Amino acid sequence: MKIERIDENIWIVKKEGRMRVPAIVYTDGKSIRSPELQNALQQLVNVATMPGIIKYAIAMPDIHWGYGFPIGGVAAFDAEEGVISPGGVGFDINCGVRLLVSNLKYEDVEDRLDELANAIFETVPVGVGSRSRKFSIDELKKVCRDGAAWAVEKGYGEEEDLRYIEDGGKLKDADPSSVSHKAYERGSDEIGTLGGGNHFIEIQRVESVYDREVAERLGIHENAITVMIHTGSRGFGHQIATDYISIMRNELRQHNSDLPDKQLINAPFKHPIGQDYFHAMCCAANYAFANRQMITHLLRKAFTKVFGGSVHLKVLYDVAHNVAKLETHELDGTRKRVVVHRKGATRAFGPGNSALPAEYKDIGQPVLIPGDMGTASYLLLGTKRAEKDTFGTTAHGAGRRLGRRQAKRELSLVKVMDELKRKKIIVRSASRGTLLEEAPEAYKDVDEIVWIVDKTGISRKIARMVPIAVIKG
DNA sequence: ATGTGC
Repeated sequence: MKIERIDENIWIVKKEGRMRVPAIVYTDGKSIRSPELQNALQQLVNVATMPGIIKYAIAMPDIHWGYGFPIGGVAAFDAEEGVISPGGVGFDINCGVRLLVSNLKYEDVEDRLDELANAIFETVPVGVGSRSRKFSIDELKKVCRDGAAWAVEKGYGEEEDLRYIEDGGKLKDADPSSVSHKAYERGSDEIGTLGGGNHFIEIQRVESVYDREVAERLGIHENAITVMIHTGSRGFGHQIATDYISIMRNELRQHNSDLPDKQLINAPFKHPIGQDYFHAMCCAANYAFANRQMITHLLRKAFTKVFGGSVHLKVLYDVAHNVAKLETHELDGTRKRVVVHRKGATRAFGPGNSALPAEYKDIGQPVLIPGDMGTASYLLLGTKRAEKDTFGTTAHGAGRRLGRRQAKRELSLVKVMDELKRKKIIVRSASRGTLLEEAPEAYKDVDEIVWIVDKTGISRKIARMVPIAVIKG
């Protein structure tokens, strides 16, 4: 494959073979040649062959190998002529991040972090297979339709929280009738649970601020305490992805007969099966928004238990990084309806975008990029440049350096824990294996990822937060 | 990511 440099940190794979559009990669000169990247790049090229793809297939600097589509990938398909693909969204539909800002400073919490971590660990169900309470299928259908608003109505959090969620925490194209009974069964007792793997709750200290004026407006200043939630739609979204991959495989044989990779299975967006998947995917996205909303409420309870009634956790923003959205983008001077697949990629709309709440309209959309549990996470803002060049998208995280199995094989739990202890990071986890899989050594450097998205202008850095207590699945 | 496998 021929790769050419078109900017210091932007590369193009020119159209060749069955590619309908070129592929664009945002990364540095060292990473573009790394052997680990090559499989993911081939996946990106495969995506560029799919029907109705617009402009180019795009990879963010945190690109790595995934199911069919690479993680850290963006692909927009024509809403009339194009397709929708479960592999372009990922199994954890609306996996995403929420950032809460507290009115506490580091000095207020540093001596009570053990107590706080224990309170959270006792209040929020964590780990693979974790359960909350059982909800009926009728209730889950309301979750599908109303997303985070369902949770607020049930008493989990405040009406105001909804203003600061992507699309208000409610995707309007959700249709509960497109979701299988099996998905409802799996989802019935998992709303309000964290899950496992890379999902976490993190207490953070704001370590650096890059734009003081904007940060101030967002209630962010050095040494402020923030809380980050990273979770998704649990078994519910996973089952919906599984169901529709199987439906598309069985019922759209002809359409999918000539794929470069079977995992790119898809349906024409206009086809009833494509529409059903889209409507079900929106249900899972709403389930995930409700999940993060419920966890926010549980976190407020845990904080109040430790610090009393004067503590306040405000939702700064909540954004998805595994989702397909029907959006309007300007292409060659005309506005076009496209289905933007963001898989391990974060929406990053710029100032003036009508999707933003009034309070953020002049600064742009808050973007949340979590790193590994020993390094840092970032608050950034979306840009006009992103809207123009990447369908309003930026990176989503550090990206794995070691596979899960490799991490467990090569890393030592004692060393990982000692290193976290040395950095004064408190960790509570439901599983020892998870700690190895999620060790800082298993991830790429989030600082480098963020440096690239900031340098290329597809988002801009506002603050860097460091972990002080981590609750993992 | 996942009731961590077909």
